[in-house]
Amino acid sequence: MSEEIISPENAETSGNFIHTFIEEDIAPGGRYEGKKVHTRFPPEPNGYLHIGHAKAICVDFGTAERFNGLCNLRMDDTNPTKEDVEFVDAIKEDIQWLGFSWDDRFYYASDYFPKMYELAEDLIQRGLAYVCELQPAQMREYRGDLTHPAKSPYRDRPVEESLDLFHRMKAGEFEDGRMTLRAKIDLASGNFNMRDPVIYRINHIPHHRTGNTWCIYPMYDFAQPIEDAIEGITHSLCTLEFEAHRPLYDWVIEHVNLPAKPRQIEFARLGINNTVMSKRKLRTLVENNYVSGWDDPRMPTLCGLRRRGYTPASIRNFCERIGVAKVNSTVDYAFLEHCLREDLNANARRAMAVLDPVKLVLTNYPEDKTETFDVENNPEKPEVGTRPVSFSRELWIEREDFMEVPAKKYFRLFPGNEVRLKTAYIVKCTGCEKDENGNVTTVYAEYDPQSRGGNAPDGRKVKSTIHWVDAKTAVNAEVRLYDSLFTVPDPEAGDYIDELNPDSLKVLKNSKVEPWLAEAGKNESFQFLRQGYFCADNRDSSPEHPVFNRSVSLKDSFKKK
RNA sequence: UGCGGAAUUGUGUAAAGGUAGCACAACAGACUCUGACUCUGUAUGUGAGGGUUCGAAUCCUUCUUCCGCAACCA
Repeated sequence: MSEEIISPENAETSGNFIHTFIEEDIAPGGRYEGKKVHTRFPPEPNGYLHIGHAKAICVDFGTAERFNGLCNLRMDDTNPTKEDVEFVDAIKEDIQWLGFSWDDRFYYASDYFPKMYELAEDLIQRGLAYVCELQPAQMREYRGDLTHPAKSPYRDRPVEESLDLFHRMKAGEFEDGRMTLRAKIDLASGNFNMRDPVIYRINHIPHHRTGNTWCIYPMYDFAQPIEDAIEGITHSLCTLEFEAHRPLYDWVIEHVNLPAKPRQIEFARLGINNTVMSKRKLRTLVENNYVSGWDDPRMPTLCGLRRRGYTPASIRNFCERIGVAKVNSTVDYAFLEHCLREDLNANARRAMAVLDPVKLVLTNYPEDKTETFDVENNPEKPEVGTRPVSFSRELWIEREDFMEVPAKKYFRLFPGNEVRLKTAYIVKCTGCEKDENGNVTTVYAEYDPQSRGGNAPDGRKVKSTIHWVDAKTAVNAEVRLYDSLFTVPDPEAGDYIDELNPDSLKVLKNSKVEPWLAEAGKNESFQFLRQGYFCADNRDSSPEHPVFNRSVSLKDSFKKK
């Protein structure tokens, strides 16, 4: 598939408000005049990346790329409760798969723990932070509300006392939750984040990297600006829900002794209809076996989309084209599918595969004869050549390509009608055979030997071309058809579990495919003629019985009529 | 009710006082050895009211609606 990098020159969107801000910042007289733009993508390693993260990745790495700057990858591992190395590796793999590179700029927030501790001490010494002994429930009680300021009884604790307690917190003298370190800011602020926020908490849990070295951990609001400043980040791009945290971000930048002054800019996170994007909800789906795993092809995770047949280029293109703004919005799933179709249509190899097979017998074709046709691999791309496909008296065709009594406007196979077998011959239907239940078991036709290659010498036109697989050489395959996981446009609105689509997966175990498809590479996508795009799935298939996941179906204008 | 954001066709996104454009979706037609693709065309939009201006999506003003925030999560 195409791995072409989408550069600003060939991107459809001209720019966004973030670009405008940055342009101002680096312009003469701007805040970062003459500085290289430096961004970062800071995932918490507590789960798998999904399409929503892909947008953030494209914004972070893409913005840096646009300004010829740099983008760091940083694991924001400040809360050991939920984090694990498993996720670190998966995250790196997914970002690489998308085609972004952080070179040697891979960091862990946990590497800055000593520095952060030092900076916290310094804050205490300058009377800007204090140790608080309010218990969580009390803290809530004392926080005040919309119109009443918070109360904080430990706020005026002497510096030496706070320092001593903070040291003892670090030394492990206190159990979890016993005390916290709080920044002394403004108890009456309308912004709750400024009402003396907790910046360090006690947590006696081994950290996936630092082990038991620490039992106190910095909070996001304290850690993030420090991490950014240490790494020389100029623009800290994050999602809208952190907008109310920006004053605190700036407070830390202002009051902590740091080597740089990054600027936080927020943008809207991605929403897609008929999908849930919350990590917690995705986790529930996995843990309760509603799906086969994080990489279930129905999942919006990057590993799921990959198994589904999504290409990196299609996802990047999607992220590029949905734009970046400050309005919360919900993009149509159809647009994601469109981006995939666009890429696959241009680049995927074509193959003939019969999903729901019925036998077609050419009564006037010699029983022992086999011939070979060279079939184009991609009509949009002649340079990828052709492949040999065998043809003989008995073929598999799609059950839906025959109707004993044709519907109106149906122009495939029915008694008396002619169709073209892709690249091979024009055949005329003569009848069919049915079992006791009335199901068609065999379709009969006569081929026109004069039409070899698919065109009749008399120039007569046939209205339809159907695909086929030689019964002599066909390989049996399993084909999985996926539909939306949810039945409603906005599963986030209700109890999303109640909205699961029971028909989101349909398995066809009897499909017939061209034999070479048995060796298809993992995650390679093909277009099965008139059936849609399919991705070879090696995860649970063998060459004798390959498995294909449908990436996305073709638009079918016949069905609409 | 406090603070902070945001409102452009069904959806997403452009237009830094000067033709409201693009993409997806929808519909109609043409083409076709994939009823796909491609191509052509159609319909639908500046949340509301006032103001400034020759001219307003854009500036001012009042209102309305929506989103986020009161974790020792990020």
